[in-house]
Amino acid sequence: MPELPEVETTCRGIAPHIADRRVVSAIIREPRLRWPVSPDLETHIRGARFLGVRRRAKYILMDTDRGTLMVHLGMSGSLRIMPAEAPALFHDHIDIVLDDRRCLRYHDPRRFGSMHWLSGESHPLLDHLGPEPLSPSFSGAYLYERSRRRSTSVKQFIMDGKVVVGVGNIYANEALFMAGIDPKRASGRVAAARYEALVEAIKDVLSNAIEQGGTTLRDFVGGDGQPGYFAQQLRVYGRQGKPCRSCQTALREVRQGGRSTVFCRVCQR
DNA sequence: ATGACAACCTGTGGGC
DNA sequence: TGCCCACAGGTTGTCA
Repeated sequence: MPELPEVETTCRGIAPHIADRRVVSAIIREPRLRWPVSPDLETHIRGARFLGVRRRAKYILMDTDRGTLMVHLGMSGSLRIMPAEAPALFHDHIDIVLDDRRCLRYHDPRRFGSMHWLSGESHPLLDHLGPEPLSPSFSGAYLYERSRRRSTSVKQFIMDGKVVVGVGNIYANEALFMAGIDPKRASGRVAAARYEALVEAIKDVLSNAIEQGGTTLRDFVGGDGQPGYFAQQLRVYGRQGKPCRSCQTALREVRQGGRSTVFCRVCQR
């Protein structure tokens, strides 16, 4: 479900509702997520006051006066503000109960997400992450440099979190189309100028998707329960067999690293 | 270091 | 109508 724009949408949705709220309790109904949720979470977070919400890669970092709650939404997770007394539905695994009779509810059918408590500033999962795609340090020159002598395809290269974070399957497909680059091309054989175009496309597509509240494919909802509206603007993702919006050629689909790639063989070289 | 691939899960949609 | 398989927004760990 969530790529970076969806995670950002979630952050913005919950931030105003948890700021200055104190945690009354944590209800862990199902600790078996991507990483087992520590029973100590309740001990640590009870009584903590939320200060603000940050994002690093696709991790949501909710700072408190005692430490930081770190949440990843995996493939199917969502985090919403709910009335605390609202009955928990199937796959509502964790509630962080607040002092205003509401709660932050974590829902995740596939359980690929995670929830950790950070006493300090760091966590092993946050080490070795590449730059943020919307930061100035993410540039064409950077991608060009990192890609030299690498044989992996350009699509898999930009989806590698050690290279740059937050570029998931949907937006990788979209950005490569926008930049006119064949996703199957070896990353080490993409010219510097084309990496400039690719970086511009990545920043554009992510910024626009954030403005639209993310992409709702099945059931994504932001922190306030609203769906995203970017799906209607997708150029290639999910459009295999349909005409290219630029040249009308039927879009092709291939598999790369087990993920679906859709592209135009005329517009992307 | 790099790359290829399996693994972790449940839900859903398409083909038969 | 119903069953089975393939696949779905992500990331980590392992092995060659």
